[in-house]
Amino acid sequence: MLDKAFDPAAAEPRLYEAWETSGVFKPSGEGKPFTIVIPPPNVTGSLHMGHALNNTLQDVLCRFERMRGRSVLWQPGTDHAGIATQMVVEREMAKRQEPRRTEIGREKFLEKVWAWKAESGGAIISQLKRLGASCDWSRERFTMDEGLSEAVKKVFVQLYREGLIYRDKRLVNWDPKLVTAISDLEVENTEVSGHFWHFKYPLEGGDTYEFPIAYDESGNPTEWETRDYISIATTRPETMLGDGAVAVHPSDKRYAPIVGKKCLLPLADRYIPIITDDYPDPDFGSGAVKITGAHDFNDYKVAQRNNIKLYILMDERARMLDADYIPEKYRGLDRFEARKQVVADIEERGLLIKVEDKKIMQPFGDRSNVVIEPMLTDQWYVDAQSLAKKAIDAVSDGETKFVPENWTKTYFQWMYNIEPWCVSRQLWWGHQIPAWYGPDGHVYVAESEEEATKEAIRRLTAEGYSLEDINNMRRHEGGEGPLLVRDEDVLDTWFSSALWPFSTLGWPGETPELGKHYPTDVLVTAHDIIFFWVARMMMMGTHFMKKVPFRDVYIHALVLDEKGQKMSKSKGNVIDPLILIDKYGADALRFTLAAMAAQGRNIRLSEARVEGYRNFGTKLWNAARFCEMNGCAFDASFKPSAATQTLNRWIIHEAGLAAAEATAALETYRFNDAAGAIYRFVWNVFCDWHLELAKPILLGPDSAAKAETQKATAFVLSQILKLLHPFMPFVTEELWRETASREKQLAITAWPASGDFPSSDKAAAEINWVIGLISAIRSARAEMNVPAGAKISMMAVGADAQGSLRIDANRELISRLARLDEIHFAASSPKGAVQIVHEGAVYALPLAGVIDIEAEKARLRKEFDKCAKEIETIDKKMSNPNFVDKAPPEVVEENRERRIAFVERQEKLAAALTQISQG
RNA sequence: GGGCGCAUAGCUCAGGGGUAGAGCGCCACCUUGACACGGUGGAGGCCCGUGGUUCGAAACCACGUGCGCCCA
Repeated sequence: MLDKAFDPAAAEPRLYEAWETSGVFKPSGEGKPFTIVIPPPNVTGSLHMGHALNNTLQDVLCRFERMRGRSVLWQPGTDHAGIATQMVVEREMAKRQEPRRTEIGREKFLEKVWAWKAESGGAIISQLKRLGASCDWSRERFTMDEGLSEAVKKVFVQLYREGLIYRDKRLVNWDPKLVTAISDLEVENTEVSGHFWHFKYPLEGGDTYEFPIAYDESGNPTEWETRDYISIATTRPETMLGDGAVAVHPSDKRYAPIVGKKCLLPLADRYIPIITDDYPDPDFGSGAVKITGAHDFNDYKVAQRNNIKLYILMDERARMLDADYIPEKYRGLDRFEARKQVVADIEERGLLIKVEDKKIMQPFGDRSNVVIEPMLTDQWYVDAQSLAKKAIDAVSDGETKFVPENWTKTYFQWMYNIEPWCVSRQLWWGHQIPAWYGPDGHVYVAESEEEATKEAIRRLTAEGYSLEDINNMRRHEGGEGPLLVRDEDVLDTWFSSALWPFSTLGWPGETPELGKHYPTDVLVTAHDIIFFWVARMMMMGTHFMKKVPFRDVYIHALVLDEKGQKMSKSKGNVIDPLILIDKYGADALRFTLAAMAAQGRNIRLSEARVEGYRNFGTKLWNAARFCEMNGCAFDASFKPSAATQTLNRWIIHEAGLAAAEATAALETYRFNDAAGAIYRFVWNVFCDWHLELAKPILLGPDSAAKAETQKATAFVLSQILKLLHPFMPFVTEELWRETASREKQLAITAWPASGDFPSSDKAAAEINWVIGLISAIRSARAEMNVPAGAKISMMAVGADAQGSLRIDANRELISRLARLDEIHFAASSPKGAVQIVHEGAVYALPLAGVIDIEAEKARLRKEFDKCAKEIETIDKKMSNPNFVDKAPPEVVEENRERRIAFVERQEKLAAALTQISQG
């Protein structure tokens, strides 16, 4: 006997282990492969709500396809998260007061990172298991694995040889706290309150010009003042020390007289040219922009276009450099200290015009939370623009499709405007760049030092050096040393995760998995990560595999809090999925996420919703318990097509509709529709009606009917468990094994097929009629305040042949559910009876003396009016000749039929009204 | 400034050219032999505004208003 409720905390670990140890998560069988690679979570990560949604949806798809007989591979793993991991380990070292990373050296530090990974890395993996994720854990990969590292090396070398990777000095986003370059995507632009300082840059040689200060209505200047300076405005005064020019817009007449002249860069005491460029906005600030090419992305472009000199101002920690073009007093100052000093000095020289308070957008490192400094450094770049071509074509040709389709635009927009991808990072944890430098600084890119050395020897020999010369070039470290030194930097984590869809399947080896599972079927991810995952995987996949990495990209919503705000630790509005799992079970959380995962909208998660779906699980559990108590035992030999009982034919018919709806929805990633279809069927059809209607039969004297109903009910319950399994794997698997002795686990049992559910329109019509009648009686009883427990009698008045047959056939069912003690036929309603009009017949509840005649009149009147209103609406439509003419015939016909039904009902109600009024 | 999206029940959200839906909440009744994490019945909506398309618009289009998000 089942317990009173499912106990997720006790059952989930047991069930999960059973799945895993029996290998059901491994691809098996001859079915068509179905493959998803997990978007690898950070090895430092822990499960947040976004992961919970993302992986629930993937798991729903995998479990669904697995049950449909596909050979499913859900490839799991984690990425090494260069910056994050290095930070975590360094923080731990600091907490334990151990020597710093730089003190123990690279090798020792990496040992510590690996040790950390072995001990506490990948917590998220066990959390995914708690969610029920059916990944093939035997294939778990890590981006720093040997195989994946091989893939990284091969890709880097090949791209280099193809000219698609190069070293370049460009502006990058520099994180002065972490002391590394970071990508655009790791920068968060945030609005903060700052200042806008207006400075005077005096013109060379005391030159003056007339600057307009007042205008008439048509915009012509009316007043001028004589100026011996140009006014510039900046939010970052310290960068003025590196100005290379002042730019104005070519159309800006105010500055035309001084274009081409020079102005004094105060403090630095240099003269810089006044140039024209399209970048300055004449309406913004003074219209004149200082150009600091080495510390601002826009200025950099202006400097490039106009050949303006770049002055690097800061070191790797954003302290002012010790450089001859920087006045001594600023050298060594932190950039913010330097700012104060610059402003003070400008003010002292009388060159400060004004200071405005202003909201400014400032770039912050998403890990370090410090202001990012654009810095001119040597880095390795991937020619993303070239790689993007095939990735763009693949989407425009439909080889890869976005679902919902509108994300295609976002993808294109990003891809068309893609910038060179900076892939080097000044970290230790990651794939060290396979590049070596020769004694002359020449770079050799190869998969190993040995190979690079050979290449160096080849090249140097060709240049005329003898082997002895070359040997002497060795870098002497106590007499002996290597010829080449390796690049210190590592690759961006995304460089390795971009290869994930094929590196995890064994590439560059030619494995059977690659042939079978690449391209993968779908990538499931959130839109905020299109650029991270999709774009990069698409570029690498199309380039190296010559095929797209995935056929579909399903973009799901972001999970927000109840108020629609992004969950973040700093806001403190994070809902921890693990806490919800503890409280309500994994099934409830999964079902909630799936039910809310409508395409194209964010999910505002509320706990009440999770609670509601936990209740749904309990409802199902109790339905199964009822089945158990009433001998509804699963019988494999039961043939649904052989069912003769109307009730059974009906529920099988309805189950078929639900199964078809759920299947169609899942095939098109409409998770919420699928969840909704199953929910409604289980609760509102199976539990509310089938089980209630089955009670009279199960407790009745007809043993044949009873036996068939037991089997049919058990059959439908089994089908429900299957349909619900992708959403609620735990409770369904538990019920599966509790309710019968089964050949296989539910997880690998065949998904319901359309042929499993013979349809029966006749049975459906009859039972739906019964349901309608019962509902009408209940409604009338409640409105007339008939005590819920009281049994009353009913007369079917003027029932036609079909009505009589249906009454006779379902006497027991109706009596029980509508709480009637008898049903008989009559030619007319008795006096003072409540009269119910249902599908063309009248059913009278003789309650003379008990009911409030006026209330009953009002009830009938209300219904009558409702009919009248409907009829009026239809008449309005039908009297429009255009409607009859132009609307599709079936719509016209439908309206005609509806009108007839309403009129008939209205007539019956009118008669009932007359009747009760006479009483 | 460019792009994307959203306005439907008290709340959170589905839906979608013809008949307004769910969950939660609310009201009334019910300790009925699966389930109070339950049952039965019910209240509650000019589907943001204005135009347009159409026989017909809450739905499609345009504009407006308000609110999000992304990119500069």
